[in-house]
Amino acid sequence: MSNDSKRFPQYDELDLPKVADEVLKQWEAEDTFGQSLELRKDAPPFVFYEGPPSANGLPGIHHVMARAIKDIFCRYQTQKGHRVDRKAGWDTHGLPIELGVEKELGITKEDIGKKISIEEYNAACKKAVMRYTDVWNDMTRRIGFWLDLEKPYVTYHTKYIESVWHLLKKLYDEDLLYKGYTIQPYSPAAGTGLSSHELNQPGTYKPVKDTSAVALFKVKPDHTSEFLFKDAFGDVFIMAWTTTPWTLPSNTALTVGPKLDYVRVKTFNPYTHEPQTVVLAKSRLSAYFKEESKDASFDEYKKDGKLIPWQIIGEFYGHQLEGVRYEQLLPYATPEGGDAFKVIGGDFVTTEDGTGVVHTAPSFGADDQRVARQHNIGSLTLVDLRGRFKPEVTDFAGEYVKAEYYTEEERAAEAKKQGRDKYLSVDERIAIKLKTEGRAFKVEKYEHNYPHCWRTDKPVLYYPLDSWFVRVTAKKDRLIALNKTITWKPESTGTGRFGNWLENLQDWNLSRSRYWGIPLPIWRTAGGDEELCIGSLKQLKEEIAKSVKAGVMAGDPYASFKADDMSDGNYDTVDLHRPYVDNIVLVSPSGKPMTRETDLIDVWFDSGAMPYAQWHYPFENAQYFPPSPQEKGSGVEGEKFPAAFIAEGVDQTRGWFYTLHAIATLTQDSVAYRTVVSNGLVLDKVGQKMSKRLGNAVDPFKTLDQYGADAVRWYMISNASPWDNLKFDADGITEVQRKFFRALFNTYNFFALYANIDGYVPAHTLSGVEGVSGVEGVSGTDGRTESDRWILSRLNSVMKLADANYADYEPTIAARAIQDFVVEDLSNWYVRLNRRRFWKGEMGADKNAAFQTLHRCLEVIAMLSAPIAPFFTDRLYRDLTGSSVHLSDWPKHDETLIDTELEQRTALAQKLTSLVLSIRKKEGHRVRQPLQKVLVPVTDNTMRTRLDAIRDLVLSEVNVKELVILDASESKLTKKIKPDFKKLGARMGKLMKSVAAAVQAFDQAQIAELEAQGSMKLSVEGHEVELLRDDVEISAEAVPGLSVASDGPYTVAVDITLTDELISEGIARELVSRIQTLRKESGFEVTDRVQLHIHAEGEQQVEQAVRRHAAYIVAETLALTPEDQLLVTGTTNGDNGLHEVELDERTRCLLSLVKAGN
RNA sequence: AGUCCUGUAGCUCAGCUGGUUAGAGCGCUACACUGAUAAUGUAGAGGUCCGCAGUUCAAAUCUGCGCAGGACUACCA
Repeated sequence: MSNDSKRFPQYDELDLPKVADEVLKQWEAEDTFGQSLELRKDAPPFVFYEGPPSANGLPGIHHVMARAIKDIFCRYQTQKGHRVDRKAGWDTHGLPIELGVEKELGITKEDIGKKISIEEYNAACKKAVMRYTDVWNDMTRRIGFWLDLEKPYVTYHTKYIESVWHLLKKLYDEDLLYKGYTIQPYSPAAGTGLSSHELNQPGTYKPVKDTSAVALFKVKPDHTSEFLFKDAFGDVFIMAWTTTPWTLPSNTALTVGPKLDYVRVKTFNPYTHEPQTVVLAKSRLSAYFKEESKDASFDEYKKDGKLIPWQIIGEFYGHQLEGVRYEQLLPYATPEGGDAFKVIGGDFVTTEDGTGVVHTAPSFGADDQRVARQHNIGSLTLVDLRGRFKPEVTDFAGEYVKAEYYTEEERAAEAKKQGRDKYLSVDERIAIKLKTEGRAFKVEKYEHNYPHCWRTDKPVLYYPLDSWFVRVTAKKDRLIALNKTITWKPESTGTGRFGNWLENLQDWNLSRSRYWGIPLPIWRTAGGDEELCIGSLKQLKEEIAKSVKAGVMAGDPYASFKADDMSDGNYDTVDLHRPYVDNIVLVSPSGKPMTRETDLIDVWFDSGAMPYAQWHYPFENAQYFPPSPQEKGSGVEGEKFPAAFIAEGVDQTRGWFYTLHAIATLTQDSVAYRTVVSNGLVLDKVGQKMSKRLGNAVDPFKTLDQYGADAVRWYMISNASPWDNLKFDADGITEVQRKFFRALFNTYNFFALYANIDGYVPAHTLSGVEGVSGVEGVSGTDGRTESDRWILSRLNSVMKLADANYADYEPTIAARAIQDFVVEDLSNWYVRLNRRRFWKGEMGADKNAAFQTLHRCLEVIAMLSAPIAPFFTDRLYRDLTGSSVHLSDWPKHDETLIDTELEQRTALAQKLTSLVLSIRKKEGHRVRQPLQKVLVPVTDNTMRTRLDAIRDLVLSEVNVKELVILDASESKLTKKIKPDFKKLGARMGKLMKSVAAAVQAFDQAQIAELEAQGSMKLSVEGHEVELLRDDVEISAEAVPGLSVASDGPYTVAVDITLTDELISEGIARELVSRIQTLRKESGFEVTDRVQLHIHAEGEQQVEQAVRRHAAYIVAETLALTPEDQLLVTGTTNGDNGLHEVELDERTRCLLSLVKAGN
């Protein structure tokens, strides 16, 4: 409830969700966001990029976190005087959208083009992808994230795609885009390649039992392999293990670890019992040979496969095997494109399992392909796209390589064909074949995890598929060098996870065989010898025109599009998605038709291209970018490039963070962002990842409804650094609400209450007054007390610290400093100590200084907290100053107002106060009972000076009459001595332990001597060492005869003797307290005057107290009763409003209290 | 499997370049306070600083090896 008649609105209760709601409406009504941009329109830009979310899914609580972090720094930079444009964006392409649409329409990929046309399918995608934009926009608004939602960039817009095409062509022209093939996970049953995303679906990896075989590859004797044949026993074989025997016909190489140790072993074949010599890694011996039959007699071998004798007859390094040739194991076909059947070296070879020799089939393994390419080894692909052996593999032609690809019935039919009861897989039959031919060493079932297609539930094959690649490896050095100029928060993500990723860079596989995405703008002739990459719509139209002219195409499907017309209307006439582009056939210079490569590009390229594509660069807005190539990367900034700051989840490290970096490096030779904050995950309260499945996901809207955006944001930011995982616990939000916001709210309400009563008018200007804003004529430091100067000093310290930490992307440190200041310094200390100044007496210099000081503190706190808690602080700031905090200039701290000495001595006052209060507690004297004397022993002059300064403060706070400083030399004191380990340790080194013991054993006389002389010689372990006064801390320990408390170096003693006079005063205070409570309970206003009478009921002490302190009681309680009429003895003479109150356990009296009619 | 992060009181977190009583808030218990009061103060209980080893006069802090949780990348003969 606000009261409009008052200058400063007062509120009954703190309702953060309501405040947020009202402020949001106000922002929308006033377009505060727009104003904040307008205000800074000529200011230097602070460039921020919004990572596009996919509106295909609903936002979760982690998005609140992510968006809050982005908002904080954008707001901070705006307050600091920058123009911060914030364009929203939507990631609209990609597999999750396709899958969602398929689920919705009840179709599968196979149905596309059959049951449903590609046009219809794409239209459905376009619709589906923006389904939740309203929900997203609503959340974005409600958490207070200021973002231009009106003109977002959308990755499916024609302009966006055109910019992407431009980038692709740029890469193409610089030979950074090429066609090759990679081994990719492929589902023969579904007939499609699988993304790693699909492979990482839960339940994809399943334990399966496969037939594994150790095959024997027969070494060919030549000069390279000569050393293997020395004293050979039978033929010489290299042992290699495989869990996929069906790949053995496609074997073209064997890979060994160049640095590993290998041995040659003389033994018998366990199946044919023929003599043989085998080669394997030394550390794998135990897996295949029994220790007990080592060096057993070869003559006595029983040919039963048990206890086969064996003997090591040679040892050598892997690199010695490189180049050794062997006979093809299963000679069904001849490899193409390179050498084959040779031993090569590869770093990836381990000796954890297998034989230390890797059977290498370049068509069916990513490692295999890579190592084969390095050594120019050809490949064999003897399996077709449906997962069946090709005809060349005569024994198994047409058979599925995995038994799982057959249905039950088919398997039974196959078994019949094989003439067996049970179907034997090709793996099993290849193993049998190897056994009979003497080419197997060990065949067994092996259980391991193998990926399955999430859709068909059948095992995946790794299969060579055509792909387009970005040759990022060509720019690896620049990628690494530029990364070193980026500020990563936290740093370890940049150097570690991201840095290592760059060090092990692979070319970027851009191809996706899908429907809903940006088409690759490359057209090729059937033979692939002529090729064209399109970089703009204009160029495309020109090529179409040529094609039409050559009679290849009938007409221009984009005829309505006018090149060079940049209007949205013009661009809306064109759709560059499939299938439209697929229908375009261009003509090559030699006159052959060229069709588009059917691939789409990786959606990561879409989002990585956003710095340019969001502005339709370079077709429009080229002025936003660094002006010339010479200036690129030379520190010259464009208006919109690169970003000063981006932030997303740490899971984007190899996603968006990488694609931005890669594209900027390759096309601009520049970083895309100067600072990146990678925020952690939001987990549930027990540290589990949130998921719908576990039902522990937190609904962001409910959370915002319940607590308000400010509390949620403050909780998230103050609780843990953005990059640490956050264990989200709603109790934590309640705590933030109670502590920080309520303290701030109460402090403001307190200020408003008295400021309104006294008609306080802040002399406020919008131009950002430094220091204290004051009333006309009462300027500057007039009337400022020690505690005013103290809180202003603390305030300026916090301003300095908060500014430095916001600037350094450390919002958590800033938030905690602000919160501590508000809760501890401002609310619990300053306001509590200075309450009287606000409500006692008329407006004067002292009172004005108090108002000024508190007003300034509140106003600055609103500004400092505004980036994190934008709603509540805006309300607070408007209440204080009449304008929006988001249009304010960041307050600059004033170094001259920071007085560390003052801060330290106030800390001392707080410490001493706490000690005295603890003595009161121990002795059972409540604070209202005045005590006579407190004694504080002092050991140095600094402390003495400080004590003098804070004397009054401490005395009034603990309600004691006098403070006595005890000199160190006073004999009553016993002292304690403690070595300063840091100082002494450095000098004493190994002697430290003994020196410390010696010092701690000092008696009072020795301590006194050290204090008097300033130094002392000690003899320790036969060494003479010098001990200086500064090497130790001396503190007073106890004052005999008084009640004492101490903490660290501080000690206080309190004289607890109660005199008659002290007791009287205590009672007077109790009375005042009771009367004040009564005033309040009676519903009187703070300023109401009263008629007061006290019936002591014969209590002598009470009567005496009232007589002695009548003036005090009258003044404190705003009573109009003449002092001598205050005490009413004996009877109750018909007074109305009589209240009995208890002063302590034994004493009670009656009070009558009536509002005075004035 | 690799890379990175985290591990301090029942809970959430501080503890800077190593320095001797390891802190705060919440929660719990007791007492007090009461013109800010769904606030506040004081006191108490509560710790193998994840474990082991090392460096050092001195390790929560530095090094190594593990363990647990998490993220990402890869998936293997």
